[in-house]
Amino acid sequence: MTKEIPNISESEWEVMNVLWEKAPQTANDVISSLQEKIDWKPKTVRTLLDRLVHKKVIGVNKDQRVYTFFPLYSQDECQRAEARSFIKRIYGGTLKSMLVQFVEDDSLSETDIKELRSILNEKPKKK
Amino acid sequence: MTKEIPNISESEWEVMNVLWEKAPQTANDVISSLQEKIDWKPKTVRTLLDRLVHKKVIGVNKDQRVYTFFPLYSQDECQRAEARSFIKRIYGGTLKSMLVQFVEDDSLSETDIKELRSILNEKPKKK
DNA sequence: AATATCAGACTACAGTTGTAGTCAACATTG
DNA sequence: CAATGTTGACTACAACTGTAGTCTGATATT
Repeated sequence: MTKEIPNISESEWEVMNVLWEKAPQTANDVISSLQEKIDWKPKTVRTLLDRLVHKKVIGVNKDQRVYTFFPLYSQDECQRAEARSFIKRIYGGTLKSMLVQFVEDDSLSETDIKELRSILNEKPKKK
Repeated sequence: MTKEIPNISESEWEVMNVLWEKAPQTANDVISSLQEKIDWKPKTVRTLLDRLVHKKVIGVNKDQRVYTFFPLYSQDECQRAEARSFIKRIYGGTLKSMLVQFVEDDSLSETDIKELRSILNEKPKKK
């Protein structure tokens, strides 16, 4: 049964992304990773971690003195959930209309298009 | 110069979608359209319209006694803006990784894939 | 042991969002 | 014209977000 994935806010996604790269990690690990790309105070990251725990999106291991955090959902399932709702809201539900837009636009180079094409071709037989 | 498009919240998108279908429209027009798909009180829609005006995402014509509202940005530019930030946040920036996920998944039928393929093929020479 | 340090717990605080409600002015109707 | 209804203006209010800060007890340091 597909459990409801709680909403993950924009900032929280940044945190999740580092936890998906490697887990478990201590708050400090996460803080360091983020410091390279975002200008947040350590306490800010801490708050985000706490909130994610509270929302049950990540778990905490309190065995050690310094806690470690780890995701409770795979990146894949979270991405799918977000993508579904995003496409529904913004493009009326079909990935197609989104792709059309990208193709019509110049946002895709010839190379991109070639890549996409080959991805589509690799689609293996149905399960 | 590409002006910054203000953030449009989830509920606000619903309103925008009806305004993009047809504009200008009075608050009542919008309320009627929405009532078919969403269970909101009229006042709720009103608030969303007001907020969108305040955010300068839509404009108001006050010539008549009953105001009419109209978008200040095209659906296309708003979609692009959302898509860009979405893909960046969720998929690390590339449409490709998103498409890969959809293809690997069973979320795309054979037919969908065919359609997407032909969309990619139709890509005409550059502007 | 006294002290400086650090992690975790709790608190802060304004802006955004979802979801309306109240009030006042003008219009419509009997 | 008086009662009523319709519109727009303003208000409400809690949850969620972004972005931290303080307090407290356990640790590491001298």
